[in-house]
Amino acid sequence: MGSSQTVPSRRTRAPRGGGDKLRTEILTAAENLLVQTCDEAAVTVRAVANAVGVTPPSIYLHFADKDELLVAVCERNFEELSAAVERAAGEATDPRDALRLAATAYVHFGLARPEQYRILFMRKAGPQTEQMELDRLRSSSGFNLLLDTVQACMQAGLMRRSDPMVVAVVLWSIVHGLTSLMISKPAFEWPPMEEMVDHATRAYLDGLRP
Amino acid sequence: MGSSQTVPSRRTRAPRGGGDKLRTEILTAAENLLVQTCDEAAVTVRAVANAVGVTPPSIYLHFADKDELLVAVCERNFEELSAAVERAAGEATDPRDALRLAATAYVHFGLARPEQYRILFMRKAGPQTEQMELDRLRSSSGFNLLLDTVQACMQAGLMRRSDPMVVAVVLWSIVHGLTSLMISKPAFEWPPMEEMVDHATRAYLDGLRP
DNA sequence: TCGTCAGGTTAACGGGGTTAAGTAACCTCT
DNA sequence: AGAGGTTACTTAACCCCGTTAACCTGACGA
Repeated sequence: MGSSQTVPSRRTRAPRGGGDKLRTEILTAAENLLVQTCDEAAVTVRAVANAVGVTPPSIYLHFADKDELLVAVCERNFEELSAAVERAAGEATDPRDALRLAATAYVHFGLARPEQYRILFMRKAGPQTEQMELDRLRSSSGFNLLLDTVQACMQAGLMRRSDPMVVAVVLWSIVHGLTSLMISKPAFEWPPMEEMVDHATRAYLDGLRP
Repeated sequence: MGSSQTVPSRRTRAPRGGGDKLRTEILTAAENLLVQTCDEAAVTVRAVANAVGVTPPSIYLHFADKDELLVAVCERNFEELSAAVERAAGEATDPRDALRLAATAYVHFGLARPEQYRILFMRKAGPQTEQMELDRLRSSSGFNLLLDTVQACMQAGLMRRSDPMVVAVVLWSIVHGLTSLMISKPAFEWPPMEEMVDHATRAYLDGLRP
C-alpha cells in the first residue's frame, strides 16, 4: 500500500449497475470516522464525502439526509448488540442467569462503542426516524428474547408473576442507565462496571423472587 | 407593553455597573427558547441574541461559548431537581421510603423538562464542562442526600451492608435509565411511569434486604 | 454509432459559531 | 462644563455546515 494521499484522489466512476457500491463505501467511511474520532460532530457530510473520495451532494443520492446516514451506520451496531446479548444469554443454564449475563454483555458492548450507543439510544431523533428505530427494536430478536426470558423465569418459578413488559423495560432501563451515565460522565469515579451490573441485576432479580 | 414587534427594538444600553444585567437577560431568554421550542437545536446564539434584542457577539461578553451558555441555563434546573428530590424524600418516615419517593420525584421532574434533562445528563460535554458539572454534582445536596439515605438504610437494618456508593449509583442509574429512555424514545408504548418506578425501586430495595 | 440515463460534479444558498476591530454612551475628574 | 478613559456594546467578516438546483459525462443497449 503506497503513500496515502491527503486528497483521496477521486474515485473512479462506478459501472452501470454498481450505484449501490457507493452506498456501502459511504457507510463504512462514516463508521470509520465515527470510531476514529469518537465524536459524532466530526462525522459531517463533507468529511464523509471527502473520505470516500466524492463530492458532498453524492451522499444525497443514497441517503435522504444526514440523519438517515447516521441511523444507517448505527443499524449495524444494533444488530451486533442484539447478537452479543443473545450469545451471552445462550451461555446460561437457567433463564435467571441468562438475564444477568445478557445485562453484562449489554453494558460491555455499549461502553465499547460509546458514540454509536449515544446515537442509537441517547439522541433526539426526528419522528419518522424514531418510528423506524422503534420498529427495528420491536422486531429485533434481542428485545423479544428479553421478554421471552422474563416469561421463562416466571414459568420456572424463579420470578414472581407480574407484567413481563414492565419487568423487561425495567431491566432494560437498568442496563441503559448504567451505560448511558458512564458514557455521558466518563470523568466520574464510577465503581467497577462489572460489579455495578452484577449487583444491580442480582438485587433486582432477588427482589422479584416468588 | 404595546404590540410586541417582530424585531425586538434594540435594548437600551445598560448603565455603567449594570453589565451583568445582560447576563441574566440572556439566560432567561435562552431558557424561554428552550422551553417553548422544546428543542435544543432552536437555541442558537443568534436566536438568543435576537430575543434579548442584542447582536450575537454580545453573548460572548458573558459566556465563553455556546456550551457554557447552555450549561449555565441548565444549572438552575439542576438545583431545582435537587430541591424537588429532597422535598420528596422529606415526606417519608423511614429512609427506605425516602429512596422510593425521591426516585419518583426524580423521574417526574426529568420528564417535565425533557430538553433540560437531556442537556444535563445525556449530552456529550467538553472536558472542562464535564468537570464543572461533576463538581456541581458532587457538592450538590441531592447526591449527598442519596448517599446518606442509603447509609441510613443500612444502619437502620433495612438494607444489607455493602458499598453505599455502588448502591447509590445503581439507584441513580435506575431512575436515570427510565427517564432518559422515555425521553429519547417517546413513541414507545411505555407502561405507566409511576408503575415502573415503583416496581423498579421496590424490587431493587427488596433484593437488598438483610 | 448514437441517444439515453445512471452516476456523478459545480456552484451556490442560507444559517450556524466565533472573532477582530470599531464606536458610542456613561462616569469621573478637573 | 468639558476632556478622558473605561464599559457596553456593534459592524463586518471568516469559515464550516447541511442541502439544493443545475449541469456534465461516461457506460451501455439499440
